[in-house]
Amino acid sequence: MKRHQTTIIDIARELGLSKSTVSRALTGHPHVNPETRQAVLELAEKRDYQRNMLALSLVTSQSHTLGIIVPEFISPFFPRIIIRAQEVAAKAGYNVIVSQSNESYETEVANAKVMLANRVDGVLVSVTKETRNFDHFKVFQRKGIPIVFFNRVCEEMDVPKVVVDDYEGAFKAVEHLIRSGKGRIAHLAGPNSLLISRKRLQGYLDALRKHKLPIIEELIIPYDLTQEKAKIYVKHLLELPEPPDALFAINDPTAFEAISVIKAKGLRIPEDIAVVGFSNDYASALIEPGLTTVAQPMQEIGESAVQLLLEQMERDVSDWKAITRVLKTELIIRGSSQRKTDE
Amino acid sequence: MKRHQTTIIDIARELGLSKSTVSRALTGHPHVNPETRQAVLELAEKRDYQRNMLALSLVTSQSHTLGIIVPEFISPFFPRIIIRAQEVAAKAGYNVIVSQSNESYETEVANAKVMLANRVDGVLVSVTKETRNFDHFKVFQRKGIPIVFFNRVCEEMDVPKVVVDDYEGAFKAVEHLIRSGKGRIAHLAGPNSLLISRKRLQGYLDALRKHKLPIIEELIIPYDLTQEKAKIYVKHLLELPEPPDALFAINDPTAFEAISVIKAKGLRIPEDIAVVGFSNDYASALIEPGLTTVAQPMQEIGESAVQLLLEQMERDVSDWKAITRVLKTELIIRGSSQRKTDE
DNA sequence: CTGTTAGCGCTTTCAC
DNA sequence: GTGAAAGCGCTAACAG
Repeated sequence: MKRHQTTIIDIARELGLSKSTVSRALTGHPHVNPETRQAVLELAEKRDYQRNMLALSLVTSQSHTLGIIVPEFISPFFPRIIIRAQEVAAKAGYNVIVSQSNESYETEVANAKVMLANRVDGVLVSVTKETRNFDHFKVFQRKGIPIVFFNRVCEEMDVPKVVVDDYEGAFKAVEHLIRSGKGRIAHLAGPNSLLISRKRLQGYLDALRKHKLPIIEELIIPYDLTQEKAKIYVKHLLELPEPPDALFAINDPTAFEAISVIKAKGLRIPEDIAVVGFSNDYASALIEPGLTTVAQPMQEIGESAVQLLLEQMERDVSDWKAITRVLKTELIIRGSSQRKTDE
Repeated sequence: MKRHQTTIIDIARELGLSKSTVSRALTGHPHVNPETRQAVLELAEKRDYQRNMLALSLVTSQSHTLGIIVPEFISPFFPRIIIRAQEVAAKAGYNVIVSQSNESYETEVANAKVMLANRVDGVLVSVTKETRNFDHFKVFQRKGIPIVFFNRVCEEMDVPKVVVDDYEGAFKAVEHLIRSGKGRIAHLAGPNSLLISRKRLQGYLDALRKHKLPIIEELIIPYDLTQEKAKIYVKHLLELPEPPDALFAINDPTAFEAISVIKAKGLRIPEDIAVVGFSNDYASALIEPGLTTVAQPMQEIGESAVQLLLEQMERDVSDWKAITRVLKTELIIRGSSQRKTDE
């Protein structure tokens, strides 16, 4: 239990130097005798010396650590973003500590506290579907720790954000369905608390309006993003007296559930009912039929988010900017919305 | 840039107390006047006080942080394990810092150093496919920091490990193919450096032997786990004068690639060629046909690994145990190996 | 070029 | 019940 790791003091003692000199030699300070430095470096290597970042952080009050808080980890969406974020952060000399809230507000609050307690230099956040109160994030602002939201953002905070054009993405998706000859298009929507849900819903509605299609209330179902509910609602839609001939799902996992329910019912996709998702998850190309979906640039999201965060960190608090970066989506058309022609 | 977070000194000053008393009040020390404690707690709350873990770690030389190093983050396999590991660790009061090596030895070494520098209390490791030298992990042992390997383990280190019965899993999978009437079974194997590759290969070979089937060298291809190579080798197999009638893939992503190549060639699965994977990734139920695969208990892997680590951490270095926990796999039979009967 | 001193925020004896 | 002092490992002036 009580272990001792090599410190600069150990090295100093062994070499008959002061710890300052050792510190200087180790950090590459200019005014150090080359021979002294050499000796220090060699002994450090030999003793597996690793600079204690905790002590360093304490004195510099910079932890060189960024926090990332995401709502979930199951779908490949957030992991993809995190990988890229981590890469960019590492290049800038920052470690990353990741925590997933499991879509729970309580957990999110706890995670935020952990980040605070560990003195992260900045945080990247995508909120849970339950989050309605943002006090736990406002603390960061008050303390002068930059925060950047991505994907699922907090509307009431005036801080940098990275989002995709959800409205346009949804619009394109629905318009594509309409052009494919579909007229009764259902929308399995996300919870109203999330801005992405509302934006995508808006895109859906406007696409219908533009093409003079009626907006049918019973075909629009906001839900809680759980697998079970997805199944139930899709079944419900299919059993309607006048079932939809297309479904625009809030995200790919929802679309996958839908496809499996539809297949189980023996209906043909896309002939009987077309399906479109959102995100272009890994599995959307694997599933049969391939899922037509609105691709999000996950790498770019991760990259932009870290960049905005780093920029913010360099600025003085008084000089913070609340840029919102909106990235483009791309409609990927696959078999779930278009009868196969080739292949 | 220079920000100041509330410290116990701030609170002490404001309340006219000493920092010791504030510390005691905050940490729930018994000998504190209830009123004093009350006052301290209230002010702490009001000032958004968060105990500085870095300072705490420095004095207790315990960071309350566990490190997890995984080779990749793309397939859902490791994320699933990490989620569970994080949950268990959190329950025991530990934070988790995760880093992915991107299958690069260099990155893995760098990540190990970061963990060391951040004074993690213990590490969970699954190595990259490139890792042949384990010095960067042996350092942990020397420093008295417990290390537990999972999935992709280091054979030459005598430390706790969590693995699944790869041999048996592979054996069952191949035997299933044989019983389905397949006789020319190919194996797209993993790199020889990984124990899991060798164990699964062994299971494959022994299943063939048991059923008196010939072992055909040209049907056994170890590869580097990249998508591109998977494609190339599957094509190669299919173009053999005598192509295989079944394929046992080292893991699910490989099987997915195989299925897509096979379909593109217009062959039927499983009639012309059956496919079996390993892990039971998320997408294996989605793909068409469903992928027969050897399910790994990912949750349990994460859970066991953290448990072994925590146990080790409680023990004195002299008392470390090198338990290897072997978890069971389960063969999940789907359409890729068995003609559909129902549905 | 190198040593001395102070201090980052916190816990922990040891006194009173 | 509370305060004073020491120390965790490190860096950063300030002297030499």
